[in-house]
Amino acid sequence: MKRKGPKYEKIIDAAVTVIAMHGYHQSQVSKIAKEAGVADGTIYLYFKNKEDLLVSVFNEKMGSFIEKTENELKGRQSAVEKLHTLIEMHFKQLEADHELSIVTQLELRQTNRDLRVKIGEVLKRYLTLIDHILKDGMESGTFNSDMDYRLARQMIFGTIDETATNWVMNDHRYGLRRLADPIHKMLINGLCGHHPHVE
Amino acid sequence: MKRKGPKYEKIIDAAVTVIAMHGYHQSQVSKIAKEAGVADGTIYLYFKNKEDLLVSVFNEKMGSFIEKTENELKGRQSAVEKLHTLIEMHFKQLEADHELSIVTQLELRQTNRDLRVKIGEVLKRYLTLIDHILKDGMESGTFNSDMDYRLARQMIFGTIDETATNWVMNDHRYGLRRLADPIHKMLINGLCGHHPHVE
Amino acid sequence: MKRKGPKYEKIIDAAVTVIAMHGYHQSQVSKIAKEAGVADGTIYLYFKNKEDLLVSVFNEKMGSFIEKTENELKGRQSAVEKLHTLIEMHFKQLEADHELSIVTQLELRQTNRDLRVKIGEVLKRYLTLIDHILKDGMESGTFNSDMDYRLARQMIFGTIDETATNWVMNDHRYGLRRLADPIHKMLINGLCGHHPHVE
Amino acid sequence: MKRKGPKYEKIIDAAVTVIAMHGYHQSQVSKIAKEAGVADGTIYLYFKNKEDLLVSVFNEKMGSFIEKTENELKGRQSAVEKLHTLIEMHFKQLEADHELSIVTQLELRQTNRDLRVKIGEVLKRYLTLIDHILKDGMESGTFNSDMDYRLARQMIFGTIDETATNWVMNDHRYGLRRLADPIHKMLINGLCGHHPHVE
DNA sequence: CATGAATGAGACTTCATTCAT
DNA sequence: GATGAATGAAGTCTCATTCAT
Repeated sequence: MKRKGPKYEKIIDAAVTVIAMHGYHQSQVSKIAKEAGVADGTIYLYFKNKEDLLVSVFNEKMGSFIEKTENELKGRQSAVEKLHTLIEMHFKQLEADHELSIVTQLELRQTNRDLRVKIGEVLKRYLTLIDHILKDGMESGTFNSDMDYRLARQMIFGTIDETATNWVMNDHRYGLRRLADPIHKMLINGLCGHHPHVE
Repeated sequence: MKRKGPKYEKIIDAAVTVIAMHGYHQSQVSKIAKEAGVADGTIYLYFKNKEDLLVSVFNEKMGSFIEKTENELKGRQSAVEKLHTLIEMHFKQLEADHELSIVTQLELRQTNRDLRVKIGEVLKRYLTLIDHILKDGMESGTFNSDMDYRLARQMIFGTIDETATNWVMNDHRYGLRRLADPIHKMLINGLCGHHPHVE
Repeated sequence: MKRKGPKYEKIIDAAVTVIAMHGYHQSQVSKIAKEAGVADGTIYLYFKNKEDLLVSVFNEKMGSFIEKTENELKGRQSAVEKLHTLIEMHFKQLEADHELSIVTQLELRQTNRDLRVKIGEVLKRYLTLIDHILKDGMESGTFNSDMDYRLARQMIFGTIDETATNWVMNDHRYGLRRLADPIHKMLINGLCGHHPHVE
Repeated sequence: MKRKGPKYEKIIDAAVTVIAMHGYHQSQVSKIAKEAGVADGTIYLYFKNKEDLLVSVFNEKMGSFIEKTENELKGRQSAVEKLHTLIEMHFKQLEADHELSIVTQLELRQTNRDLRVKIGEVLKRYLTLIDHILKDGMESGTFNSDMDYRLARQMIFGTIDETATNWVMNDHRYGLRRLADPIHKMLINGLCGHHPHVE
């Protein structure tokens, strides 16, 4: 089972393209192989089976996604800034790859329990990133210290994810990145907003 | 195509039970028929096809869900109170029917694009409910009036939905309803919270 | 899983015909279904899977094979007569169904270990039949009483089976049944033969 | 197509080992190549294709098998003695190589018609050996001269083969060679046995 | 109204063989 | 001579839907 090489990447990218174009349930291995310019059997030199390919797609793409976000976060000082960076990176990266956004927001969710569990494990790394920002902000006194950080994480992720999904379902008709500011402001100030912290 | 009668209800309930127990992809028409105590063919006297049955499940259950929420909202005055009621009703109703919560939060999401669009249409009624609360609060000055109400709605729904999904994925191990208060507070005040509006 | 009905028999017989005609490895389910005049899926209403079908073929055919032999043996007194009847019934029944003889002597042997084990279990009933004849003959003093009955059984079955296989591999070119007499004589008297017992 | 050289032998032996260990249907060319310590493609420098390799395995092993038997037979005078030697050599050689016994008695039989025909051709040399012993014995008057030598050969080979197969299927749990005597006696004297010829 | 036996399209995966290096 | 990455054909089984009873 080779896990590197130019064909490995080609197949991963072909999977994203095919899933985005035809939908999860219409993404046969043969279609992906054709798109990648390899024979059907070649897929199985690089991946154990179809599920392994799909998990790898999520792993590779989400891995780089998280890494870039982590790097960008290093340059930020305050928790408020960090949260802003996280949201902006999230939206920016999705906006930079429409195909990928369709795959992660819509198509890869229609999978069976097993696959979703494996995807969930990859996601944990991202949620931990959010947790760190939250604990940081709560310890420094910027964020309300009597919050349950898990609920706060669910609010942040739920909001970002729902916003991204809506954007994809509206066929990317508007800019996603420019929603980072207002979303950030709402998360910080809440619905009743308008107080000095971020203005 | 009969849309009423005791068997209609039996089939809808059987579908919820089977999907909750075996998962979406293991919920064959024949299994649902068996659970409902009818013949396979009988399903097709009440539903056009399997997709129609699944949409109907969501319709019937979500319809009652929304209705009860609407009724409860009538008794509330302020937007802040209304939001609290909405969250509480949401959590309370999910908590009252674990099977249904599995179906709506996990299983019914693994569907193809078409079905999800139809489910989305049913959901619109619920989202409109949120929109009304928001516009209400923004007009009365309680909520920040320069928010984009659509983003606010995405924050509210995204947060509630993510919280509910986490609760289901953690096997209903803790109380969901008691999260209504802290969630409500966070949505109102944001992460930096702690200011006079709701205390 | 229905195990009776006219289609059940049709499928079993179609399997014999197809395997005899095209060989074990060229006997696809679709080919058998076509020969039986049913849809591919119908096979799976009557059999768990392809292996189950093949085992059932052997079971059904061998079951009737053994039963007929058992019935015929009842009318015989001496062990020598019984052995003659067993051989004659064996050859007679194979000769009566050339297709079946190809299937049991040649094609059904090219199966994997699992299937062969299951076939072996069915065969045991037949081998037990031989054992009874042997013990009978040994107790009555007709057969050499210091033989190992298991070796004797292997000689009898090995000889009959090898003779039948040769006959099939020679395209049924000669009569099989008329070999029962000389085979019987050889088994009784051995190669050095020519002594009073059976003449 | 090289048919000699150290790799040729290595591949033959690797095939025996792999087939004995994993079974015929799990003996892929790549597995045999790995066991032999050569590349997949190298197999095709020494053998035309997989079938050719399998036939060669049988050829090489059976060739030496027959040769040794022939040599041993030279020292025997009477047909009775010769038959005893043949049986003893057969059992002795199988007992000396358990792997080979699994391959020839069980695994190599699960092959398609074509391959079995080719294996049959190799076997003919062995069957001819038996025929010679039989004709010898019949001409000299030791064996019953009105037997059909072909049937006698089928009895001898069928008995030996069935005995060997049973021994392998019972996981070589008992000694095979020590069955040569009783088997020989039974073949000579038959089931009714006990007369002066071999005692 | 209700039944349930029958249909048949469609896809993942394996593995013998090749050929550029 | 030797390698091993790449090829691509081919078959079992599931399950939504129908329709004769």
